[in-house]
This record gives sequence, structure tokens and C-alpha cells, in this order.
Amino acid sequence: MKIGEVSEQYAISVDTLRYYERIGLLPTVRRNQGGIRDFSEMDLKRVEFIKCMRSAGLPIEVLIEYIRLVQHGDETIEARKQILIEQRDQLAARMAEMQKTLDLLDYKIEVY
Amino acid sequence: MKIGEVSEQYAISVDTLRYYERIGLLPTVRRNQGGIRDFSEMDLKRVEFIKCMRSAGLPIEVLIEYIRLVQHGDETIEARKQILIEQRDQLAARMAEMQKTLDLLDYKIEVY
DNA sequence: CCTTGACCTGGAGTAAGCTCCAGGTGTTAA
DNA sequence: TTAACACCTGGAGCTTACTCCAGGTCAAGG
Repeated sequence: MKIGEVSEQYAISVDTLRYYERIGLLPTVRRNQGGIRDFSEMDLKRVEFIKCMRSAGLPIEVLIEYIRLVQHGDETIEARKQILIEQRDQLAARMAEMQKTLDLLDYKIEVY
Repeated sequence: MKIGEVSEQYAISVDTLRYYERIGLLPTVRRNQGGIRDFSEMDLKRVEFIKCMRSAGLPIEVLIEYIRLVQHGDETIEARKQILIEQRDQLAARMAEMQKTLDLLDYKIEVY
């Protein structure tokens, strides 16, 4: 699949997709004879994963490290799991903070 | 209360507090004869409010507008309420996104 | 009085995460 | 075959929200 189609399907700009490749988030995207990117099924899954993680605010640096580990085979499974656990915990903590804010907003709206 | 004490009490750097004043988030902080800031009770409440809103990711621009309206008296109450409602809705939407990511993380952690 | 530490200002610098641009190449449809 | 459009690269620019700095002032203890 070409980058324009990926961009449309996942609502991510082509610039962002190319940027993700540059920094190591999409290290497996192949090119055809003309140098044009051809996203595989696995690349698409990865794009979707990245989009999901980014939408929750996970830092790009963490995702780069995670994908670097994935490329390094089964001996990195424990390290990857630790990354996910840490990010899950941090995400839960951020959501708890946001819930407090949401409660305050609801209260203020009610009082107004 | 002086800026250093405010900084310590709310765990916000003095640079950030001065920055907030500059951009219009803290328009009512008075100065003593020597030009040194003296935060009132109301200023402290405002600092706490800003900290809470910022911790949930509300944009500073929105908070500036909200506080600008507060300074403009009772005729702005409806507009302020609308801002809060809009931000509440956007916050709830972000949290729903994050919940999806949290679910995916939990699933992946379990599978690992 | 003097020192030391907190405070002041205006402006520059930083980090993260894109986003845009110029100048060029590939491709596809009339 | 020739427009028109998608793709390519390297690098610069942008946005948000701080954070830091230089050069100076104020104030409280010894």
C-alpha cells in the first residue's frame, strides 16, 4: 500500500508517516524499484498501534525503543512487557488526574 | 504570599508562575512597594485551578480566555459556562480514547 | 553596614512532535 | 508524449508550554 492510501485510511498525514519512518518507528517499510514506499500488512498494523498509543499521549521515544526491541527478537520480550506495564501505569495515573479535573468541571458547570 | 512560597506550596516553578502572569493567567497579582508580588487568597485559588486544568491538558489559550471573561464581570457568565462545557466534553472524549489504549495495553501485557 | 539570598525584567533558548518547502523523480491517463 | 499528480529527500520552520539567563534590585540576619 502506498503512503497516500495509508494516510487516508488511518487519517495520518504523509509527512507524519515519513517522519515516523525517519525516527525509527516504521523500520520495515520496503520500497519498490522506483524508491516508493510499499506498506505491508504488518506495517499497517504497526501504524495503527502507533496511532493508538500516540492518541493516548505515549511519548514517541518510548515507542521507538519498544519497536527497536521488537526488531531484536524473542529475547527482548520481557523488556517489552516492562515497557508496556510502565506505560499502562503512567496512563492510568494520568487518567486519574483527568478524572479529578472532569469532576471539578462538572461541579463548576452545575454551579454556574 | 510571595512567589517562592506559592511555588513551593503548589509545586509550580517561579518561572512558570511569572510566565502565567505575563500571558494573562494571573492578572490580579498585586505588588508591594518594592515591586515584589504578593499573591492574595484569590490568586492562590486561581493558581490551584490553573494547575488542575493544566494537569488535564486544557490549553493555556482557553484558560486565558476564561480568566479574561472572569475579569469582565457577570455578563460573561454564560460564555464562561460554554467554555467549561466544551472543555469538559473534549476532556471526556480524550479520556475515552485513552481508555481504549489502556484496554489494548492491558490486553497486550496479558498476552505477553 | 554588609552580605546573602530571594526577587525583579526582558528576552532568548529548549523539547516534543509534527508540518512545510524546494527541488527533483516516478506514474498514469488522455 | 505530455500534462498533472503522487511520490521522493534533506532541511528548515512552527506550535505549545515552559525554562533559563544576564544584569539588576530588595530585604532580612549578623
